[in-house]
Amino acid sequence: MRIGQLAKEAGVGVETVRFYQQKGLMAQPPKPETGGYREYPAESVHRIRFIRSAQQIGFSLGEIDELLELEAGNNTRCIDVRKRAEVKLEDVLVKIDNLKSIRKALEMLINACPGKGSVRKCSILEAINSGDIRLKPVKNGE
Amino acid sequence: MRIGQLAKEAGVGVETVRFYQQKGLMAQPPKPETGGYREYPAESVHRIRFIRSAQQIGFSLGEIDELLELEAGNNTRCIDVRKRAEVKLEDVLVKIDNLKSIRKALEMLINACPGKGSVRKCSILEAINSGDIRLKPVKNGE
DNA sequence: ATTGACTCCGTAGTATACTACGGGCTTTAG
DNA sequence: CTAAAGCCCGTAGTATACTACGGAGTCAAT
Repeated sequence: MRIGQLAKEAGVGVETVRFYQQKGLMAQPPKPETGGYREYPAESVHRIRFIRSAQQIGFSLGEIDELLELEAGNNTRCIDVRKRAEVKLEDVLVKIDNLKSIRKALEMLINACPGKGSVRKCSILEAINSGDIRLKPVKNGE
Repeated sequence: MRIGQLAKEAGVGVETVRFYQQKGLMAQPPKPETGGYREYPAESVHRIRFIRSAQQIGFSLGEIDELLELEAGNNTRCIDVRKRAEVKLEDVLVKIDNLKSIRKALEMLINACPGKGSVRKCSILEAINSGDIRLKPVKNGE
């Protein structure tokens, strides 16, 4: 697969793929010695899609890099990987909780709107101030 | 409460508060007619904290504005608010699903790392490629 | 009355994450 | 064979979200 096909399947532009390579989020395959174009493996599609999805749940490219680097290799000790994974997991759990709070608020809002007519009390801010929504801060690991 | 106190309690800088005001995410209280400093209500703290938390789960300031504007007022019809809330709810549900997938992957990773020694197969990318993680794209409403 | 801390406001600079552009090279369809 | 489409690579521009700065005004304590 060449870069154009990869970009198309991953739903991004060619320039974005190159940008992720520059940032070290994915490897650039070598140019064939015979000359010609770089060949990308099918896994690259999943990698890019992971990056996009992770961004949409509030991870920066730097953090996504950290997630993708969570691998125990020859020189990386397993306990270190585990420790870093546990830190990330904490972030994820808080994010899930906060999203659930927002889901709850939206559901309240939707239920308060019967379908016609107008409603007095239905805003997210109100839910916040009444204490129905309690969002926690995420201590973003680095 | 004055802007410095507000910023401190909300955990942001004074400049950030002003920035949010400029962007229309929160109102700037009027200057007292007698002159002096602007007075902020205690609710402003919650509003800012909501903004920060919503950002950390992947909402842009534009989307957060849309969330905060989900109010049925005199001229806004309830059914419209409800419709917009339903669109946002869809986004939130997908985000929750994707976070749960990442949580699962991290838990797998943590369990695969017993505490000492090294492990061969434990990376998020592997989970992605093996099909254990399936992230969905979020169709971000505007 | 003066000093220091805080406020006001506008403008400028920074970091992140793209997005576009230009010029040259490779491939492939006709 | 040639012409369009796609690749390569470097540099420049854009959008978002702050962050810093400068100069003037305000307030509270000494």
